Amino acid sequence: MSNLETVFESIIHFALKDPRQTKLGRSIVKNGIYMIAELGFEEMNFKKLGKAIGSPEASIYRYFENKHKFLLYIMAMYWGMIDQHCEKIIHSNNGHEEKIYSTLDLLCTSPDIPFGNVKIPGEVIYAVVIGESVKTFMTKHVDADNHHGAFRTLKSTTSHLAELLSEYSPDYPFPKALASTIIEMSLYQRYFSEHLPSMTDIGKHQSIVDDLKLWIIGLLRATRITPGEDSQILRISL
Amino acid sequence: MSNLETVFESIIHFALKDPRQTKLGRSIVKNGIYMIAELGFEEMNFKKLGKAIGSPEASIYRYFENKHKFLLYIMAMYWGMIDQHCEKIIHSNNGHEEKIYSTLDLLCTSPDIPFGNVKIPGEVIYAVVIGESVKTFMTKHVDADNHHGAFRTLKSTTSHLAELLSEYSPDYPFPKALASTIIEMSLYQRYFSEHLPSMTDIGKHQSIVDDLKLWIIGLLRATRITPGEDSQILRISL
DNA sequence: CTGTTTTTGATAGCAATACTATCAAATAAT
DNA sequence: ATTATTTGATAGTATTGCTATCAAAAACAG
Repeated sequence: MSNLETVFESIIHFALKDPRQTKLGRSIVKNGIYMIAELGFEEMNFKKLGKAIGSPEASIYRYFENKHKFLLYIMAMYWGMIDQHCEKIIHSNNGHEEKIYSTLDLLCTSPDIPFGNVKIPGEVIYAVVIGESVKTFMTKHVDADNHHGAFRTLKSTTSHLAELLSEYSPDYPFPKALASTIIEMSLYQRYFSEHLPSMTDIGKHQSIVDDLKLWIIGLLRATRITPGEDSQILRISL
Repeated sequence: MSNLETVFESIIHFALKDPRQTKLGRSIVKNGIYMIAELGFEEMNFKKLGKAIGSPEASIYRYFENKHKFLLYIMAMYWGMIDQHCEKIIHSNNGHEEKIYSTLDLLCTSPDIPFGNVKIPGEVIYAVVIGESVKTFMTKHVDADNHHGAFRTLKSTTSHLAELLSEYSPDYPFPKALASTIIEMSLYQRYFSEHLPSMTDIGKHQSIVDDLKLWIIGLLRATRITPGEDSQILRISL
């Protein structure tokens, strides 16, 4: 059983029936992602999606209980893919610094996602992740969704990055916080550079991706606490 | 004219008529904030709010065009207050390091907000900010809202912090990105510590606020680029 | 304190959204 | 060829987000 299958198995229960197995299912997922990328999650709905793929709304409800579960499915799939790449990097023979840099590369440029016999382009799914990822967990039912495993792949990716950061700086007390910050902020800074440019400098020195990586690598310095500075920081802050 | 008035004047156009001037208006804003804190933005609506304050839905629509503008109003008010405190800190006679620390304090613990003759407790508005702030700008109409000044106070706060960071480390190339990261992530890490605890270490060593401040102060190290390390980073990343 | 303007309450209604139900036609599995 | 499963077509319901109307209440002005 390939790793790819493992990813899809772990997300299958967010759907009512496996969309990868049928033409309609694949069409729903692929076109749904395109539609969210184009209209945004709020303005997308199953009626419009049905019209776009030439099927009635009701047929889509046979695959996904509701819009929110559809988003959970897509995001869990995305982070599952990223997490799988992450594991490949971790189990490689490179040094841990190089592993970190490869992971940052992965977080700044999305791979394509193979979905049954169709392919979802990295740029399209990445656009959806940038704009909608936060909407999966900033809800009143986050705890219930979490309990059902909705964020397992996102949390796993965070843990993997946190472990790499711990190897890099074993004494740093906030590896998970820095990992989640890097993951979330690599999305946010891109969003800011497009929509609220005064909130970032990313993309103003060189290309967005290059600036982003340089900025994140700078953040790694936060993990390097020298004894003298540390005591000064502690004195002032606490 | 006090600074407080300036804040409210700058947000008044997100309402149809000034809610501070009437009993009903104040009741809408105060109870609306409480209701969002309790139910979340998605589950709150003007019908429920009307019931809670004993007024018909239609009366609320006389103050706010819709739910989203109501949220914009609240958030612009919050960041306006924070920004005003920020300016006070900047114009104080302290050194720039102390100014930064005061600002971080401000970002980790919300002040109460005086609203006409009622007061909105810091913890209540802060709970709303943590869970809903991102929903003001992660929308398809972000550019239109931005154009109408919806994020002026948030952007101003970011700029103020970025300026302090620039004073602290004049050569650091990403002061705005770090400022927006500190602002957004001080909210996120709190959210994570409550709902997705495996994504953070904040609150696991000491109190949430102490951990948060210590963690943010560690991030400031990202601004300190020594020539040797810098060249190594540049070589690897680009 | 009287007449006028503004604000509120009460109710009704409408278009869109998020689903659910039903049943026949098409497709796939045995 | 028969049976089971999937899809299409259509209809319908409850809720949401918002608008319209008009009389009662409150605020205000002379």
